[in-house]
Amino acid sequence: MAQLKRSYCPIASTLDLIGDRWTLLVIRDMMFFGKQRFEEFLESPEGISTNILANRLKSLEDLNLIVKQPYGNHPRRMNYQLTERGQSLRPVLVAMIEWGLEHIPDTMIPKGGSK
Amino acid sequence: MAQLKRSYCPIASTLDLIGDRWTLLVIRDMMFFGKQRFEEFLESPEGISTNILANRLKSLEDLNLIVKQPYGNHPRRMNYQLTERGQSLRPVLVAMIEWGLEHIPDTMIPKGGSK
DNA sequence: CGGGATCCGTCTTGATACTG
DNA sequence: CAGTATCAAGACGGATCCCG
Repeated sequence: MAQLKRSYCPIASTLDLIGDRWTLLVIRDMMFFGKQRFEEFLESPEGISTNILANRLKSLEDLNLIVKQPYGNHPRRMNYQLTERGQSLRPVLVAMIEWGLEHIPDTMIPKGGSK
Repeated sequence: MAQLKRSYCPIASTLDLIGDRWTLLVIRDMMFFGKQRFEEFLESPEGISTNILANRLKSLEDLNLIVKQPYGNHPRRMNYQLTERGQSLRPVLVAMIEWGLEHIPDTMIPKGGSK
């Protein structure tokens, strides 16, 4: 993720934080599909690779968009959840969903629905 | 630009089209600042380079988000304008503007205002 | 002079294999 | 299960050149 500040423009700055090919997909998985574990993100059809996923989760944590906690008694069982700040990205995602559904053929909301 | 179709997800598909570091900034310049010429895009503070700009303008044209026309009597004087389909991305940009203004310090709408 | 195309070095991204 | 290490491929930046 580019962390440098390119301008005072809210669009450019937002893109610096979350404007890469994978970050918003991870947020999508948490926001609309309730995914919380490393393995669950790997299962998404886009096929993110493990190093990229680890990198993006770390960035999102640094940005206070998600929090990471161990859970259960398993030693390395981790749990990722959106913070309130992360949740606040919902309108951005929703705008993309609406645009995609209207302007890109064959896109659709899966049967599971949007949570 | 990744043009391959990764899934039926409208978010993933939208990101495939416009989810790179520069495309939305070019659209921003057209949508909110009324820029229409190659040289004008180059002047934006983020500093896109000429090869990247040419590449993105071509992609946007292929996607029918912008149209390119000669204008005036100068031989190579080109004019880029958003199509209706391009204009329809406005809610996505607006959502990012609102998020950026609220969650990223020091971001602001320039004095010129948003057109 | 405006609007690119090309080349090249660098930095980032990603696929895969491997580890605690 | 949840990552790290390694290394190849691609995106990017800058300079330069080209063409009408």
